[in-house]
Amino acid sequence: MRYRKIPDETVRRLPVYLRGALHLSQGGVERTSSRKLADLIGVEPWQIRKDFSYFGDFGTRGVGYDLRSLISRINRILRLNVGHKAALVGVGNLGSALLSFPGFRMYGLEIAAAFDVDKRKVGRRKVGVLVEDITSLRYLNRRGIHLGIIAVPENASQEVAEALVNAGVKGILNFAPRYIVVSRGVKLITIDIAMDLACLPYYVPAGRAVERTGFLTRP
Amino acid sequence: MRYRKIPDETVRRLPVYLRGALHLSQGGVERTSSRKLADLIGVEPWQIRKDFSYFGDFGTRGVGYDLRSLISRINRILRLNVGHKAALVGVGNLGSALLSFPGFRMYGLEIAAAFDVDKRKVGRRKVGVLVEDITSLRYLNRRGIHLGIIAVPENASQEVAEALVNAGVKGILNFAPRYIVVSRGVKLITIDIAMDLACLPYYVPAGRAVERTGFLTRP
DNA sequence: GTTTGTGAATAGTTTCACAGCA
DNA sequence: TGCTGTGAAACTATTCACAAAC
Repeated sequence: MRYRKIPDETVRRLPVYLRGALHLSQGGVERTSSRKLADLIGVEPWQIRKDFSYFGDFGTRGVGYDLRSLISRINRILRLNVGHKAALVGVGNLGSALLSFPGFRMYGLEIAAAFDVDKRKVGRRKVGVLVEDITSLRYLNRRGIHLGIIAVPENASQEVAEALVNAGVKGILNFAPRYIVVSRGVKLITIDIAMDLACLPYYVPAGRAVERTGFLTRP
Repeated sequence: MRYRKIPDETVRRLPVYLRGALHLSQGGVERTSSRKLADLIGVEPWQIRKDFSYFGDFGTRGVGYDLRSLISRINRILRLNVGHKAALVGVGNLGSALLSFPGFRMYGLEIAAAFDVDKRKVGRRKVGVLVEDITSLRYLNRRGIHLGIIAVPENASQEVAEALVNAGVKGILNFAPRYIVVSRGVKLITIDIAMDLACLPYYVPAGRAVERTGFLTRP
């Protein structure tokens, strides 16, 4: 089933598969099956097989998946086989947390530049990265930077997005809780932390009723 | 179209509609239409009307939506009409950023307790919240806390999730990049920051070739 | 005229069941 | 036998088009 439109949901799951595969591989395992990988990451085996099938044959029937080739394959699909540099805009609380966030490295991602409007921050280093003045946010692609991360207050986010696009950025991860318009050809993904937390009460049984099986130790 | 299963995607969008409505309302506007709200938040008008239709009649034909009643309606659906307190576990870089994150308040959400294993942090205040020892994470529901936020390293995340559930938490927002098992009746939402960033290069045209609309043909 | 609310049509995603290969 | 790869079926979500209400 090659050469069909790849579902977005499939693309979203690939990094999860990759992390699972890396985890197994670092534990010394050389081969896995859709069942084992699925149990590890919390999906169903046929989901994994179906997702892989959009890109061709990944494994060997009766045997499973060779982890080295699986990892290399997913890395290539996601274009993570070459490292990527990102520019962070906004070195406040969230931005600083992102600078020291350990999770990017496994995907070959690195925050290689940081920008802020606050003159007191500019010129200093944060987690080894020099904080530059936001007005010098230009020509990022000449510096090999194609990704941007927006961690500024929402009222500045559209402006920052435009500056990033003008500087040559082609993909943006946005943490500002606001609708942002970018030109076609630029991919924007928004993470809205408060929105996700705001969904939780909907799913939570009301009041003090209904406790259920599980880890609960009743007082 | 009342009384049908509400799509998860609809629930996910409600906080976005709520934010848009609050934004307009705070700007002094009293009434809006699906078109205006849609333009503000970046969706299509029929999406909004369809989503609302799962919960009954929200507006007046030919007129639009009264913002006060719209806000109150969505707040009630999401159970945000009463405030919710959350317990934060892990007061590292990310946890500290969440403590000073301004976006929760508009949804009536508040981080009311914070826990960490690090003895040097315990007893101190961060953004007005006392950091408690993680071993005292108990009986949160007696303190009126029903939500938990996990901001600890991934290897501790499952353990922390179980502690939160044992303490009576019914909804968890998890930032640890790992599959976590919780008992039925507990809602878990995971935000995987690195995973989202890792998706971006896939959508970014490769190398220095081909700008413009062209999403490349698959290799 | 305007704008909502919604069945019906379309599109997208997940799940199944099993053929095909080691 | 064991496990993958994949059409087909089932399910879920989005988009359309228009009647109904103001």
